[in-house]
Amino acid sequence: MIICPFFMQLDKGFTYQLLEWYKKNKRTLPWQKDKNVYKIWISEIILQQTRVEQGTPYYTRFINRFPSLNLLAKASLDEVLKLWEGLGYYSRARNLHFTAKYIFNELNGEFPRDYEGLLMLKGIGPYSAAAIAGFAYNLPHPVVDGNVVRFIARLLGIYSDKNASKTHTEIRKLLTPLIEDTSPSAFNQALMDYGSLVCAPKNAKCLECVFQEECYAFNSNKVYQLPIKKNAKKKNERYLTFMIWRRGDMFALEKRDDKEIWKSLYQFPLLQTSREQFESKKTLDYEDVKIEVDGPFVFETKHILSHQKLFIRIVRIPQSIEPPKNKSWKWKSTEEIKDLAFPVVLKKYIEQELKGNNID
DNA sequence: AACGCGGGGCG
DNA sequence: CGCCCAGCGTT
Repeated sequence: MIICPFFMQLDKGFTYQLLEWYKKNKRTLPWQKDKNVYKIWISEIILQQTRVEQGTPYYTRFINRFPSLNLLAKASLDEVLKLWEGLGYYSRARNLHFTAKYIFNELNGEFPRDYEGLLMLKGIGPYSAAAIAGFAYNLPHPVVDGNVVRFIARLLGIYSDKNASKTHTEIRKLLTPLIEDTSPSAFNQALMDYGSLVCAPKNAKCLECVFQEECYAFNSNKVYQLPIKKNAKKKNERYLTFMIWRRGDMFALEKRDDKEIWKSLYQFPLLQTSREQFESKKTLDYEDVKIEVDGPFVFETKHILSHQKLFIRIVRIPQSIEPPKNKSWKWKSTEEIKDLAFPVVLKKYIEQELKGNNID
């Protein structure tokens, strides 16, 4: 790790100023109200790569439906995913459900009591293990998330790739002596809040920053050059046509089960094509059926993921054409559909169409 | 170590 | 439009 001139020493002075700031600027979030390890776990998983504002309503609904590990362990995966619908990174929901069952069945319903034990659970990595150990048990493990990396990288002038695990390890080493000397939960919370509220990605509040005098980035006018990020890969473009087969109240649906986006969510039978085929708009060549498209498409949109650009089209299939035999779709009623989780782009379509009751 | 995985909100 | 967000599992 390359650390440029030390404007700042991470010492007791740093901890003192950070905690003084925190006393005055503390915000209380729903999962901080009690030291319940189950609730803290749920909140930490929901907040992985997710803004507090986006995650909070999901947390409230989730705890309302599953107030205890016991209840979550007994739920179906489909119900857990339905609660997760729209939040993204659905493997978090699958791992959450898996780990709830694991703790319930194999650990007598008791969470591991230390950092190493937490780290072994599926869905819990170095960040979450440190956060849970700190907030639930007051154990001294520094959290290193995106906010902390940005804050510390700017403060000290760290030029390592902000996403590299090595960078996270080094920052964790720098912070460990400090957290061992104070209240772990306050220290961790203060660290993240400072990175999130003051040392923000854009519009950093340098003028109110209590570390301004010692900050490497501020003093060398490099606040928005740090932290360093490796160039992102170009997004792949994909062309997806979803097909609506309807028989009365029933729709043909399939469950995504490959290692792919939206794994375990539901969708209408999907045809993926080249751009050329997508743009020709004539014949859909889908498994053992060929469909001549005449009229306009029901729905067309572009859907941007962090790593793919999806061109999406939804088309109604005439009654005279049967769904393909060699695919694992099933008929589902509108009642059943209400309890299933869909990718946001399909969820929006379904809500719009079922509300107007004008599917077909 | 590199890569894939969602969706929303911001400038 | 590009960037970032209370990261993690897999390869």
